[in-house]
Amino acid sequence: MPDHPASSVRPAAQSLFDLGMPRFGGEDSPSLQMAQRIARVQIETAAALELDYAIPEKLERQIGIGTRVMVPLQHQRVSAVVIELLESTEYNAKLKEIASLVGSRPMFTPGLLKLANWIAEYYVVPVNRVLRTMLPQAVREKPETFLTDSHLKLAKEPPPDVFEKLHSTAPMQARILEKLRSNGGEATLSELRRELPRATAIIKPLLKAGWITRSEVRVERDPFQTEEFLPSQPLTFTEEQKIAYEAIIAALDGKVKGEADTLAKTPRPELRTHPTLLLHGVTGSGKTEVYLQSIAEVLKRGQTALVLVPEISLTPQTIERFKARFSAQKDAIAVLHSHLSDGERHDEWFKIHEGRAQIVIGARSAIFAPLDNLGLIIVDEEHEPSYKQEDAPRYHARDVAVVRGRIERCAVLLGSATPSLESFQNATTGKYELLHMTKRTDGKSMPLIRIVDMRLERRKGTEVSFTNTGILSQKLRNAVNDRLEKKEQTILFLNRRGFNTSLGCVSCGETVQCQECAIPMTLHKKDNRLVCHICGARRVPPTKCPSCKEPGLKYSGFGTERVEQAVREVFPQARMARVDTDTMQRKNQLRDTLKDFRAQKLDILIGTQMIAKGLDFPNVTLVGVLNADSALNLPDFRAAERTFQLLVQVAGRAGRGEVKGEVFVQTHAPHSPAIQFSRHNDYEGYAAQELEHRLAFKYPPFAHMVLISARGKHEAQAEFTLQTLHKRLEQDLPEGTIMGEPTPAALAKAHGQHRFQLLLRSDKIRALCAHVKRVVEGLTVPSEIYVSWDVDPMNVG
DNA sequence: AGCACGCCGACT
DNA sequence: GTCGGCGTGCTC
Repeated sequence: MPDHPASSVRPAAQSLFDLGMPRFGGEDSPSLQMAQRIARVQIETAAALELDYAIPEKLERQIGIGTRVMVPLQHQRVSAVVIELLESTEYNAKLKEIASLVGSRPMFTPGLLKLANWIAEYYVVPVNRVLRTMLPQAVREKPETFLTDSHLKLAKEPPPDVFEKLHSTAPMQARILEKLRSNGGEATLSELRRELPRATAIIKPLLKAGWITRSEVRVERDPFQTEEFLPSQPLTFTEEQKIAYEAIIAALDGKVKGEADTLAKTPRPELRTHPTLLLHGVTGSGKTEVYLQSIAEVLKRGQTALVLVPEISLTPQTIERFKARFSAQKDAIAVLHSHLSDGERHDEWFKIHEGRAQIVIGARSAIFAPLDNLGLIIVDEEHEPSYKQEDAPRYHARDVAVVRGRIERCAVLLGSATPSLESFQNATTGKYELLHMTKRTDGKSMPLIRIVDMRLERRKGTEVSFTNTGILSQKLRNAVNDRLEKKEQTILFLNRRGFNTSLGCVSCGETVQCQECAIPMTLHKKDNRLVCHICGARRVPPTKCPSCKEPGLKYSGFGTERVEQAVREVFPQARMARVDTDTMQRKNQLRDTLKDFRAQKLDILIGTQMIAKGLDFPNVTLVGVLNADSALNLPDFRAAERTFQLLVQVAGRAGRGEVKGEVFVQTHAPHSPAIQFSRHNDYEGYAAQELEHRLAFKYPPFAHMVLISARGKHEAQAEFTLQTLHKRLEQDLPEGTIMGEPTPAALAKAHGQHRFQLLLRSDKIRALCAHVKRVVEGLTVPSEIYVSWDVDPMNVG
């Protein structure tokens, strides 16, 4: 999707410039300075500054491109990254010297520096901001601070008489010696301290007497320390898997298998060296096995592999599959995601940096893993919106992956059951190579999908539990009942927490909104509070309308909490659990609940997004989607695409075992394309009709977007700021750009700030971004107003 | 005139 | 990010 990396970047240092130039303040002659090696650095602190520094002789050998250094800057000392080594500089005064190194080796590879420049230009952010993002905080701030332990060794066997004497005079010392002896002559200090808390003091005389020796060893903080991974063997491929695998292997060599003809037509011949592949594989078609065997081949060639997975999928099960396959090699896999502690992340990062890890699995930011010699980058579930970072630099990890692949000259594999239309379009036009896996590996057919028209259901208003009808249709109730009788399991999915989703006034029609945010508050019945799902504000439900002071407030809309009550009323005998952020507060609670469900200690699982992705329960034969429209009604041009993806994903949860699955989709819009195409699991059909819309309205993938936002406490000031920006953008607007008007954002107020936005579209994104950059750089914004811009935004609502 | 404050630009 | 220079405008 993104264009090419910036055909980079800064003007080359002019080598002849300072020949014979007088320097002021310089005792050093020009020729002496010429002989000195000079480093051009990028200052890491807020200012995006490139400056030249002299390399002191004692650091000469250790400084290269990508090294982090401390440099004097005015009266401060700040961190910087070496981006270039020079013989001479155009700077006219005496250069200051680099003060010291940060870390013992370059922390940025040349490829990562190129990538940083590309991101800075494409997403319109200062490059130092990007460099900051590329390193985990603990690596940036405290590099190479490892935990250590003392390794103790028996130096020589104490003769029996010495031993006897110790026993009577210093029994604790004797115990330590015995412990060491029984332990093969060695132990770590922390092991000893588990038995003898005062071991640190007790070993001192033993060291002094020379009975034992001590050496400091690094202790890695391993997030999987306690886990055991049983080695797994490669599975036999189906025909489809084999074809996909062979195409990937060809791509490792920079070749294209199969659809070579379409690729030959690409206007970008450099793509041929290492293609980007899009693997469209239905749920259960065995994408992971293809990944695993492709990675095995990459390792065999002495190269490394990088796997991106959405944060939510980075479950122990996912990681276990990789760890199990490559368990033969210690440290082969490094894992990077947000649930690690700072220390664990630091140590995993250094495992990569020191070249011990050949495979990295991680969420979005793992795309910056400092792997050398990359052979393959995999982006699983490439359509997932969580690959987009929502604060600066607002990069899309999938797009960054494609660019990194180009920079590192390695193959990139994007995988999904429901590819983003951007990637699909790139595949159909031949920019990417398209691979298909249409069948499940278990040979099972896709679950039956039944659409329930809730408009009819509401009209019927069946006698049984009338109030629950709008939540659980008669058809779905019958299906659940059937599963309870057969001892099979059910998942009920609903993308909303809470009991009722709004409280409205019968007289004036207003809903009770959060004071700080422009959204209705949700009732959480457990503690009888209205809760704002944006800012978390809580209040006691009012009895009179806050707007017109009339009584007669009425709740409407339902969330998971309400569904749980409905299910308990209708199926009092069923064992059930609700999974959402409200019920899963305790650590490991999610894991334990899913474990119980898998062990069939529960019949029904009610939940939000948390249960929609990647989980595999063989005994689940029924999935109910209670409100398929909730995502469909969002004011975003991708609303339908999201709904389609969600329905296909959720449907994939049903019938993974022996019995064929069944899915009920409750909707008020049964004829909408997203629902109809998902019913037949018809991705191509859906994509074709959606692409037609996108083309007609010039939306992605037929144009790029830039979304500019202004927010602030004062509504008029925020709006005015954006209007000013709008006027400035109008001047010299690049040709072919479509610019909208400043409008209130879909979420018009959040956290007490009013929000306005302005949408720009163009098929020439580079020109548009350059224009945006020029305008925002020349703009002074009131300090209470925050202006931001988002290239290729994912949320345009 | 003297001083406080805020903005702008430089930093090697 | 931080500092210093400079212009503005307020106060004495």
